[in-house]
Amino acid sequence: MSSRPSLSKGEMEVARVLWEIGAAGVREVFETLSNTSDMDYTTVQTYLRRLETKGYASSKLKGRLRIYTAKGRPGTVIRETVNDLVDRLFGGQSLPLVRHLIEDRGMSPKEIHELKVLLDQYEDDDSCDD
Amino acid sequence: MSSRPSLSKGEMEVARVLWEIGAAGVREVFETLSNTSDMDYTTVQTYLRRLETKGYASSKLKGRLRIYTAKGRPGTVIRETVNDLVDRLFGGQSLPLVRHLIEDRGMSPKEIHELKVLLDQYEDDDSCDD
DNA sequence: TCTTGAGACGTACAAATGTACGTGAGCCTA
DNA sequence: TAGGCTCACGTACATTTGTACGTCTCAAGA
Repeated sequence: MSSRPSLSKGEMEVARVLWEIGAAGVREVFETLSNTSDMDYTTVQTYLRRLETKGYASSKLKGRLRIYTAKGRPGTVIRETVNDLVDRLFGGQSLPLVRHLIEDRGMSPKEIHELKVLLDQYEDDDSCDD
Repeated sequence: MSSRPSLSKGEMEVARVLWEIGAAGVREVFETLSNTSDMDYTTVQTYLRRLETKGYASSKLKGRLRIYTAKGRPGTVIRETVNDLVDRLFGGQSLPLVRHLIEDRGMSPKEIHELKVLLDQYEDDDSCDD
Protein backbone atom coordinates (compact mmCIF):
# COMPACT_ATOMS: atom_id res chain seq x y z
CA MET A 1 0.00 0.00 0.00
CA SER A 2 1.14 3.49 0.79
CA SER A 3 4.79 2.87 0.31
CA ARG A 4 6.08 6.35 0.27
CA PRO A 5 9.71 6.93 1.00
CA SER A 6 10.40 7.30 4.66
CA LEU A 7 11.17 10.61 6.25
CA SER A 8 14.62 11.73 7.14
CA LYS A 9 15.24 13.35 10.48
CA GLY A 10 15.10 16.84 9.18
CA GLU A 11 12.00 16.18 7.19
CA MET A 12 10.35 14.70 10.21
CA GLU A 13 11.08 17.75 12.23
CA VAL A 14 9.35 19.88 9.69
CA ALA A 15 6.52 17.44 9.29
CA ARG A 16 5.87 17.49 13.00
CA VAL A 17 5.44 21.23 12.90
CA LEU A 18 3.00 20.85 10.06
CA TRP A 19 0.95 18.41 12.08
CA GLU A 20 1.14 20.67 15.05
CA ILE A 21 0.09 23.91 13.52
CA GLY A 22 -1.94 22.59 10.65
CA ALA A 23 -1.89 24.17 7.23
CA ALA A 24 0.83 26.75 7.07
CA GLY A 25 3.12 28.70 4.85
CA VAL A 26 6.87 28.41 4.88
CA ARG A 27 7.25 31.43 7.09
CA GLU A 28 5.05 30.03 9.83
CA VAL A 29 6.76 26.70 9.85
CA PHE A 30 10.08 28.43 9.90
CA GLU A 31 9.10 30.64 12.81
CA THR A 32 7.78 27.73 14.79
CA LEU A 33 10.91 25.78 14.18
CA SER A 34 13.23 28.56 15.11
CA ASN A 35 12.44 27.94 18.75
CA THR A 36 14.22 24.68 18.69
CA SER A 37 16.22 24.69 15.54
CA ASP A 38 18.22 27.16 13.53
CA MET A 39 17.33 25.91 10.15
CA ASP A 40 17.54 28.41 7.39
CA TYR A 41 14.32 29.66 5.89
CA THR A 42 15.11 28.18 2.53
CA THR A 43 16.09 24.94 4.14
CA VAL A 44 12.66 24.69 5.65
CA GLN A 45 11.26 25.51 2.28
CA THR A 46 13.20 22.71 0.71
CA TYR A 47 12.03 20.26 3.32
CA LEU A 48 8.47 21.28 2.75
CA ARG A 49 8.93 20.77 -0.95
CA ARG A 50 10.44 17.36 -0.37
CA LEU A 51 7.68 16.46 2.04
CA GLU A 52 5.26 17.13 -0.76
CA THR A 53 7.29 15.17 -3.26
CA LYS A 54 7.36 12.22 -0.93
CA GLY A 55 3.65 12.38 -0.43
CA TYR A 56 3.57 13.58 3.13
CA ALA A 57 2.12 16.96 2.39
CA SER A 58 0.21 18.77 -0.25
CA SER A 59 0.21 22.40 -1.02
CA LYS A 60 -1.57 25.01 -2.96
CA LEU A 61 -1.14 28.61 -3.69
CA LYS A 62 -3.27 31.01 -1.79
CA GLY A 63 -2.67 34.15 -3.66
CA ARG A 64 1.04 34.17 -4.07
CA LEU A 65 1.56 32.27 -0.86
CA ARG A 66 2.09 28.56 -0.90
CA ILE A 67 0.28 26.83 1.88
CA TYR A 68 1.34 23.38 2.93
CA THR A 69 -0.91 20.84 4.53
CA ALA A 70 0.12 17.57 6.07
CA LYS A 71 -1.22 14.61 4.21
CA GLY A 72 -2.32 11.63 6.18
CA ARG A 73 -2.21 11.22 9.90
CA PRO A 74 0.84 11.57 12.03
CA GLY A 75 -0.11 8.14 13.31
CA THR A 76 0.77 6.63 10.00
CA VAL A 77 4.22 8.08 10.00
CA ILE A 78 4.68 7.19 13.61
CA ARG A 79 3.75 3.64 12.92
CA GLU A 80 6.09 3.39 9.99
CA THR A 81 8.92 4.99 11.86
CA VAL A 82 8.49 2.98 15.00
CA ASN A 83 8.11 -0.24 13.10
CA ASP A 84 11.28 0.51 11.31
CA LEU A 85 13.08 1.27 14.51
CA VAL A 86 11.82 -1.86 16.18
CA ASP A 87 12.91 -3.95 13.26
CA ARG A 88 16.34 -2.52 13.01
CA LEU A 89 17.19 -2.07 16.61
CA PHE A 90 15.28 -4.87 18.24
CA GLY A 91 14.95 -7.39 15.49
CA GLY A 92 11.22 -6.87 15.27
CA GLN A 93 10.36 -7.37 18.90
CA SER A 94 8.55 -4.60 20.65
CA LEU A 95 8.88 -5.84 24.18
CA PRO A 96 12.53 -4.92 24.52
CA LEU A 97 11.74 -1.42 23.40
CA VAL A 98 8.92 -1.11 25.85
CA ARG A 99 11.15 -2.44 28.55
CA HIS A 100 13.80 0.02 27.61
CA LEU A 101 11.37 2.89 27.69
CA ILE A 102 10.15 1.97 31.11
CA GLU A 103 13.47 1.16 32.64
CA ASP A 104 15.62 3.69 31.01
CA ARG A 105 13.44 6.70 30.63
CA GLY A 106 11.38 6.15 33.69
CA MET A 107 7.71 6.62 34.24
CA SER A 108 5.65 8.34 36.81
CA PRO A 109 3.50 6.20 39.08
CA LYS A 110 0.55 7.63 37.31
CA GLU A 111 1.84 6.54 33.97
CA ILE A 112 2.61 3.12 35.31
CA HIS A 113 -0.90 2.81 36.51
CA GLU A 114 -2.26 3.95 33.22
CA LEU A 115 -0.16 1.41 31.49
CA LYS A 116 -1.37 -1.36 33.72
CA VAL A 117 -4.93 -0.51 33.00
CA LEU A 118 -4.16 -0.59 29.34
CA LEU A 119 -2.56 -3.97 29.67
CA ASP A 120 -5.51 -5.42 31.58
CA GLN A 121 -7.81 -4.17 28.97
CA TYR A 122 -5.70 -5.51 26.23
CA GLU A 123 -5.37 -8.85 27.90
CA ASP A 124 -9.11 -9.20 28.01
CA ASP A 125 -10.13 -8.64 24.49
CA ASP A 126 -7.03 -10.23 23.20
CA SER A 127 -7.85 -13.84 22.68
CA CYS A 128 -6.00 -15.76 20.08
CA ASP A 129 -3.54 -14.47 17.53
CA ASP A 130 -0.01 -15.78 17.59
CA MET B 1 31.26 13.13 25.75
CA SER B 2 31.36 10.17 23.41
CA SER B 3 30.21 12.10 20.44
CA ARG B 4 30.66 9.61 17.73
CA PRO B 5 28.63 10.09 14.59
CA SER B 6 25.24 8.52 14.87
CA LEU B 7 24.37 5.31 13.12
CA SER B 8 22.43 5.16 9.94
CA LYS B 9 19.64 2.70 9.60
CA GLY B 10 21.65 0.13 7.78
CA GLU B 11 24.56 0.44 10.11
CA MET B 12 22.26 -0.05 13.02
CA GLU B 13 20.95 -3.25 11.61
CA VAL B 14 24.42 -4.64 11.38
CA ALA B 15 25.38 -3.30 14.77
CA ARG B 16 22.46 -5.10 16.32
CA VAL B 17 23.67 -8.38 14.99
CA LEU B 18 27.10 -7.71 16.39
CA TRP B 19 25.64 -7.07 19.80
CA GLU B 20 23.55 -10.15 19.49
CA ILE B 21 26.10 -12.66 18.46
CA GLY B 22 29.14 -11.03 19.95
CA ALA B 23 32.49 -11.01 18.19
CA ALA B 24 32.07 -12.24 14.69
CA GLY B 25 33.46 -12.27 11.23
CA VAL B 26 31.72 -10.81 8.24
CA ARG B 27 30.36 -14.15 7.19
CA GLU B 28 28.63 -14.78 10.47
CA VAL B 29 27.06 -11.38 10.56
CA PHE B 30 25.99 -11.81 7.01
CA GLU B 31 24.45 -15.20 7.66
CA THR B 32 22.60 -13.94 10.66
CA LEU B 33 21.29 -11.02 8.74
CA SER B 34 20.17 -13.04 5.79
CA ASN B 35 17.21 -14.28 7.79
CA THR B 36 15.69 -10.87 7.77
CA SER B 37 17.52 -8.92 5.19
CA ASP B 38 18.98 -9.54 1.80
CA MET B 39 21.99 -7.38 2.13
CA ASP B 40 24.91 -8.37 0.01
CA TYR B 41 27.91 -9.87 1.71
CA THR B 42 30.13 -7.00 0.73
CA THR B 43 27.51 -4.55 1.85
CA VAL B 44 27.63 -6.05 5.28
CA GLN B 45 31.36 -5.85 5.10
CA THR B 46 31.22 -2.18 4.28
CA TYR B 47 28.87 -1.51 7.15
CA LEU B 48 31.15 -3.32 9.51
CA ARG B 49 34.05 -1.24 8.29
CA ARG B 50 32.07 1.93 8.72
CA LEU B 51 30.95 0.82 12.16
CA GLU B 52 34.58 0.59 13.08
CA THR B 53 35.39 3.95 11.57
CA LYS B 54 32.63 5.54 13.53
CA GLY B 55 33.82 3.98 16.72
CA TYR B 56 31.06 1.48 17.27
CA ALA B 57 33.18 -1.56 16.71
CA SER B 58 36.72 -2.67 16.73
CA SER B 59 38.30 -5.48 14.83
CA LYS B 60 41.38 -7.51 14.56
CA LEU B 61 42.68 -10.16 12.33
CA LYS B 62 42.52 -13.68 13.57
CA GLY B 63 44.64 -15.42 11.08
CA ARG B 64 43.37 -14.08 7.85
CA LEU B 65 39.92 -13.55 9.22
CA ARG B 66 38.83 -10.18 10.45
CA ILE B 67 36.81 -10.43 13.60
CA TYR B 68 34.62 -7.53 14.60
CA THR B 69 33.56 -6.74 18.11
CA ALA B 70 30.98 -4.24 19.16
CA LYS B 71 32.40 -1.39 21.13
CA GLY B 72 30.35 -0.05 23.97
CA ARG B 73 26.98 -1.22 25.02
CA PRO B 74 23.96 -1.45 22.80
CA GLY B 75 22.13 0.39 25.55
CA THR B 76 23.94 3.56 24.72
CA VAL B 77 23.01 3.55 21.10
CA ILE B 78 19.52 2.43 21.85
CA ARG B 79 19.09 5.18 24.34
CA GLU B 80 20.33 7.82 21.97
CA THR B 81 18.21 6.56 19.14
CA VAL B 82 15.09 6.08 21.14
CA ASN B 83 15.46 9.40 22.88
CA ASP B 84 15.80 11.02 19.55
CA LEU B 85 12.71 9.30 18.28
CA VAL B 86 10.69 10.10 21.34
CA ASP B 87 11.65 13.73 21.14
CA ARG B 88 11.01 14.07 17.50
CA LEU B 89 7.84 12.12 17.25
CA PHE B 90 6.25 12.31 20.67
CA GLY B 91 7.42 15.57 22.07
CA GLY B 92 9.56 13.85 24.65
CA GLN B 93 6.93 11.66 26.23
CA SER B 94 7.45 7.94 26.34
CA LEU B 95 4.03 6.79 27.33
CA PRO B 96 2.48 7.49 23.97
CA LEU B 97 5.17 5.41 22.37
CA VAL B 98 4.62 2.56 24.76
CA ARG B 99 0.93 2.78 24.16
CA HIS B 100 1.51 2.80 20.48
CA LEU B 101 3.71 -0.24 20.69
CA ILE B 102 1.20 -2.20 22.65
CA GLU B 103 -1.85 -1.18 20.75
CA ASP B 104 -0.49 -1.04 17.32
CA ARG B 105 2.01 -3.80 17.19
CA GLY B 106 0.33 -6.14 19.53
CA MET B 107 1.80 -8.38 22.16
CA SER B 108 1.45 -11.97 23.03
CA PRO B 109 -0.24 -12.84 26.31
CA LYS B 110 3.10 -13.97 27.54
CA GLU B 111 4.66 -10.66 26.78
CA ILE B 112 1.82 -8.84 28.40
CA HIS B 113 2.34 -10.86 31.49
CA GLU B 114 6.03 -10.18 31.47
CA LEU B 115 5.37 -6.53 31.13
CA LYS B 116 3.00 -6.52 34.02
CA VAL B 117 5.55 -8.16 36.22
CA LEU B 118 8.03 -5.56 35.19
CA LEU B 119 5.63 -2.81 36.02
CA ASP B 120 4.86 -4.23 39.44
CA GLN B 121 8.47 -4.48 40.18
CA TYR B 122 9.14 -1.03 38.95
CA GLU B 123 6.28 0.37 40.90
CA ASP B 124 7.72 -1.07 44.07
CA ASP B 125 11.27 0.03 44.05
CA ASP B 126 10.42 3.20 42.29
CA SER B 127 10.46 5.79 44.95
CA CYS B 128 12.10 9.00 44.11
CA ASP B 129 13.56 10.22 40.86
CA ASP B 130 11.37 12.56 38.94
C1' DT C 1 6.72 55.37 -10.84
C1' DC C 2 10.84 53.62 -8.34
C1' DT C 3 12.28 51.01 -4.58
C1' DT C 4 12.16 47.48 -1.51
C1' DG C 5 10.86 43.50 1.03
C1' DA C 6 8.69 38.97 1.05
C1' DG C 7 8.29 34.90 -1.00
C1' DA C 8 8.44 31.19 -4.73
C1' DC C 9 11.35 28.36 -7.23
C1' DG C 10 15.19 26.43 -9.63
C1' DT C 11 19.41 24.94 -8.77
C1' DA C 12 23.68 23.62 -6.57
C1' DC C 13 26.71 20.97 -3.96
C1' DA C 14 29.09 18.53 -0.26
C1' DA C 15 28.46 14.76 2.87
C1' DA C 16 26.29 10.64 4.17
C1' DT C 17 24.23 6.39 2.85
C1' DG C 18 23.16 2.17 0.37
C1' DT C 19 25.00 -1.02 -2.52
C1' DA C 20 28.40 -3.72 -4.72
C1' DC C 21 32.24 -4.81 -8.17
C1' DG C 22 37.00 -6.36 -8.92
C1' DT C 23 41.45 -7.76 -7.45
C1' DG C 24 44.67 -10.29 -5.03
C1' DA C 25 46.00 -13.39 -1.35
C1' DG C 26 45.71 -17.59 1.47
C1' DC C 27 43.84 -22.27 1.84
C1' DC C 28 41.97 -26.77 0.69
C1' DT C 29 41.53 -30.42 -2.38
C1' DA C 30 42.07 -33.27 -6.49
C1' DT D 1 50.86 -28.14 -7.82
C1' DA D 2 46.84 -26.23 -10.29
C1' DG D 3 42.03 -24.89 -9.65
C1' DG D 4 38.63 -23.19 -7.07
C1' DC D 5 36.80 -21.11 -2.92
C1' DT D 6 36.78 -17.65 0.58
C1' DC D 7 38.08 -13.40 2.31
C1' DA D 8 39.90 -8.79 2.92
C1' DC D 9 40.13 -4.53 0.99
C1' DG D 10 40.21 -0.70 -2.14
C1' DT D 11 37.22 1.60 -4.75
C1' DA D 12 33.17 3.17 -7.11
C1' DC D 13 28.89 5.25 -7.79
C1' DA D 14 24.00 6.45 -7.55
C1' DT D 15 20.76 8.33 -4.20
C1' DT D 16 19.46 10.79 -0.29
C1' DT D 17 20.08 14.32 2.95
C1' DG D 18 21.42 18.78 4.78
C1' DT D 19 22.00 23.28 3.58
C1' DA D 20 21.57 27.36 1.02
C1' DC D 21 22.45 30.78 -2.92
C1' DG D 22 20.39 33.49 -6.76
C1' DT D 23 16.82 35.14 -9.45
C1' DC D 24 12.31 36.47 -10.58
C1' DT D 25 7.86 38.23 -9.29
C1' DC D 26 4.48 40.66 -6.88
C1' DA D 27 2.73 44.08 -3.95
C1' DA D 28 2.93 48.08 -1.06
C1' DG D 29 5.01 52.25 0.37
C1' DA D 30 7.88 56.57 -0.86
